[in-house]
Amino acid sequence: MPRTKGDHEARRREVSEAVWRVLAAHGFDGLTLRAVAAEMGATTGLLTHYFPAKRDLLAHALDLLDRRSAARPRRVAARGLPAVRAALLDILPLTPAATAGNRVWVSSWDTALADPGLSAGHAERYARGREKLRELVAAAQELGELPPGDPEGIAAGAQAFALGLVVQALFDPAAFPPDRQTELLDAYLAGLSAAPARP
Amino acid sequence: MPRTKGDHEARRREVSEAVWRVLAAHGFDGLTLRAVAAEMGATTGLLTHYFPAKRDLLAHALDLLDRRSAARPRRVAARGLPAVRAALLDILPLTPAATAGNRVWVSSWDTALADPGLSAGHAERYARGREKLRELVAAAQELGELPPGDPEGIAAGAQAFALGLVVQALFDPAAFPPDRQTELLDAYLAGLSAAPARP
DNA sequence: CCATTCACACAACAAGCGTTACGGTTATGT
DNA sequence: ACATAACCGTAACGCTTGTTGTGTGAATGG
Repeated sequence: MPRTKGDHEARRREVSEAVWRVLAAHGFDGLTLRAVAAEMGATTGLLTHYFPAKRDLLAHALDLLDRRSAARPRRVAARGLPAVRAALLDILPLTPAATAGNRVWVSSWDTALADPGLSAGHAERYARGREKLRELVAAAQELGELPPGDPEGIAAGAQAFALGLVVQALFDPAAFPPDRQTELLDAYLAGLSAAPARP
Repeated sequence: MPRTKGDHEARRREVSEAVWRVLAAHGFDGLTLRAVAAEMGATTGLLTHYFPAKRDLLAHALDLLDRRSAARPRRVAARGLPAVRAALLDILPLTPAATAGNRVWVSSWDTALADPGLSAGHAERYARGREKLRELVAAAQELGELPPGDPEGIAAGAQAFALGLVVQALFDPAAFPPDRQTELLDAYLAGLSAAPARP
């Protein structure tokens, strides 16, 4: 049953949608050409038409994952320390949906580490995240809610903390329920607030 | 050329050695029966004799990874906060060897997340790590080098911080050279020392 | 209105995977 | 010394994977 209309862009979005569903259902390692094709009721021939090689589809999936994560609804919070807190809370797997997203994200690390190109993409994404955090941290410092001193380092530290907490929570959800995660994050932020500036 | 001696234990160690080399060379996803067999100059028939299914070999590999990590030489440090710092430094990818180990470790998360049994194993390992950290933290509290308050939470937070820093450093080694990692860790510890106890 | 190009199904391919069955050799127990 | 079991190489099986080539109907442009 051939298609009557060949809108290229719309078709690409359909593929993205299928990739997204496969990712959510079978994780990153279950992302095969046939799985995606089946998900959208097509064949592998369609996919190779849009993505010359598997690698390209993988890169697209990572990019998609990044944009969907960025586009999801965010917590609103007052400028300053609450904004930093909100941004970090947005990272943590506090809801089933966030857990699923983080699971896919973590499962992508394996594939990404094995490929220098994909690895560089990840590095850039995390760098962007740090940059965003840095701005929020700097704002909090201006308000006097955080002690002065290297905002870049504080952002990097905070991101590391959140990332590590994600991993812990994914492997041991029973030991890290949502309120525990929040508690640990608040303790960390308390430490940040109290830390003296280093020379 | 058939073997003349069938020492079971020694042979198992040979397999472990081969698994280790394959892991270091091709990562966790490159751990195939044929690769391990080739590494020790044998065939897949040998492996299925010691490990009925791939799953068992995977579990063995994770256990091996854990024990090798635990058995590596550790930093010595004075009891108290320096011991906590040393334990966390031991986790970070500060040397090429540690980087390789952490890379394998992170690449195992994908496989582990997909299998509930393996996932439980990881959870238990991290719980053990937290317990070890908790003792060190409690000792530092007794010495007055850390403020009193939930040592379990402090240990969990510190482990999360280290874990996240590992991930960051693996993806962006240029942005996280060894001295930067150390610097970030020290800033984190400074925050811990200064944080007031929460009710 | 015809020629060309695009979009895609269909089918086959080779490679790699885990698993299994089968034999022959070596150790073990009686 | 002989039966039995353990050990492990050999080879094949079935399955899944990414990739490739061919064919066909729809869109397009001159």
